[in-house]
Amino acid sequence: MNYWLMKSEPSTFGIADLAAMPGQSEHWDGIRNYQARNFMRDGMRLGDLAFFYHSNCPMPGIVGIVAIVREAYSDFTALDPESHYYDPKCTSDNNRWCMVDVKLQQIFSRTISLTELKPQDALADMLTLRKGNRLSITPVSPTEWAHILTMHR
DNA sequence: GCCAACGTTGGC
DNA sequence: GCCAACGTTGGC
Repeated sequence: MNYWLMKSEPSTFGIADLAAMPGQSEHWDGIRNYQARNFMRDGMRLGDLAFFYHSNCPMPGIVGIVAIVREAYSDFTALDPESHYYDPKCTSDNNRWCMVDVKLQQIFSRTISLTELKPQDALADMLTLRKGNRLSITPVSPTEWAHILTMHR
């Protein structure tokens, strides 16, 4: 069982949007970074849990938890010329991008903000908190996961 | 809106 | 294989 952190811009797709989906489940499309893709494709397994992180917004931070309910498969938005995530180098036979399906588990009663996360000694090694890190999917250690869970109560 | 940090592209 | 130019991310 692995833990992750997945970023999304609430103006594009926030946790409230996920809550509004049928079954509170949706595919996580648009990953166009190889490192993030590799984490998703090679690391994410059914039943893994991930923090839902709101980025590029007034209060960036962790807003809830999702579960991985389908492992990596072809990200069809890469093949759709109408899509914002269209990648002309991809074909249905050779699509380098993939996505997973996530399902909402919990919405926190408040945002655990980035400013709150940063000074935590227990999170000093957390990938997302490193300066300049822009990866939209990163692993979270069990220790970090447990520590963050204590923070929202 | 600014800009630092980083990834990708493409000429050579 | 190098690296300059460019594009994107995301905090502030």
